[in-house]
Amino acid sequence: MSPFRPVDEQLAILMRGVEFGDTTTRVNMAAELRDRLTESARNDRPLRVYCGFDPTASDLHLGHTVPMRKLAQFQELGHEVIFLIGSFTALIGDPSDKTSARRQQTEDEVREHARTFTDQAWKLLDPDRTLVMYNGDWLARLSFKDVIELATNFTVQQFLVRENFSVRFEKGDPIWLHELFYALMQGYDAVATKTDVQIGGTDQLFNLLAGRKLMEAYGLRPQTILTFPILVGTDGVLRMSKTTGNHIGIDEAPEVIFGKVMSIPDNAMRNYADLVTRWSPAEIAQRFAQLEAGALHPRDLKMQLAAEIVEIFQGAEAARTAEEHFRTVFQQRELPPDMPEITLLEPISLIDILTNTGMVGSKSEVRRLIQQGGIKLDGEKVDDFNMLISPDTEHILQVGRRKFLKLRQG
RNA sequence: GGGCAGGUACCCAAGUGGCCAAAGGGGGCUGACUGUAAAUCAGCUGGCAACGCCUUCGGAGGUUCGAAUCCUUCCCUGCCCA
Repeated sequence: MSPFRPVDEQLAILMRGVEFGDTTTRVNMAAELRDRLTESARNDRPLRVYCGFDPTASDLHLGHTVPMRKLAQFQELGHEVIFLIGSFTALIGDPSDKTSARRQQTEDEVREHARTFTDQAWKLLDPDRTLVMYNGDWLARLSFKDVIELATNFTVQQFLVRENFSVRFEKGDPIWLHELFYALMQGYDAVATKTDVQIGGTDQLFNLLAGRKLMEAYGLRPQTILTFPILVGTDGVLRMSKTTGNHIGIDEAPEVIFGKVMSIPDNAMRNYADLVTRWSPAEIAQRFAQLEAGALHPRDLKMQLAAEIVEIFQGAEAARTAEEHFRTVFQQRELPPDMPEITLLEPISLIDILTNTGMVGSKSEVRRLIQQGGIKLDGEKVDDFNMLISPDTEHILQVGRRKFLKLRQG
């Protein structure tokens, strides 16, 4: 008796959310996956599935969680999951999602990032059933001769037709030779891990296909690939990434995650609902139908989204307090239940408090904020740039709408 | 290696001797409004002991009363040629 659930059931779960540029690829990949699942069940052998993550930033964000949750599904179905840290690929940087070259990282940075990556990964993956690998383990050992052999499988034209490269080519922007190696490296990962299935965003299609090609060249059965839509960042347009500054980290404070989700444009809600919630396709369809019909307020749907996302990563209690915080501070414009505080021992100027605590970047900026009515002391707009604050009683200082500081008497 | 075009603030991009802390756009911030930190509209967006002063236009020198703008040299990018 196979330990696996029926193939059709697995296939339905695993293919959910998969998106390719064309339907033929989808049909082919679904057929391949079915074959592999069938063999897996017959031979009682779990599939080997992997997804690579380049530790280019120190924290995992919602964008990373899209393929990770697919990995988790494979895991729940009894398959073997590899969480691949791109310790070596991160040194170069993936040009796939970039319209310009990426800054290269130092090995130290990469090592540090890799550590926090794995720590955070266990919010979604079962650590006991996950293999963590580092592609530096095999990529760093390749000789120049090996690299050349890998390169003989590709032509320059194949790279130049890729949109991100062709755009740069047209514009006369530099395309560095080493950037072209990225696809070879990721492709070689598939060879080294002898993987059955590789997961990635739709922007990874080229790299994933490179893996198939190289596996064939090395006499291996080419991996089946599954690609998923890209999650946009808080700006609602660009792919989520820490570099762009539009990311929502899964380890950020619940109120921060909640607030960031509330700040996405209305038209990005569907993207988030599809990719990061646990809602079923039917549920999602229903909610958006209600939205369309005017029965559900966009703000309320967004709040449901925000609560759901906080809950996934930090639990129901955190979701509840985050929502409470949002209602109080942003909807009712009242003070948050808790805020950072400092103790005053002697009279000190407002400017010094704001700049010393880092709430405002410079004194000029404080001046501007005051001119624009953006600073309040105990609810009153401040208009005196040279105001002194005495530690006579407790004060509440507010910068803009979202930054608060409690000043206690010493 | 040779010729040509370039390197401007967080990003893109104007400016080619004083009116330049440097147009315009993006982003960011603040305010108004609202349906939320959406959308829309308006203002702000180098620093400071602040009607003035200091730092900034790839780096270093130089010319000039005065340079992002001119000269020298170095570094970097693209195109064409070899």
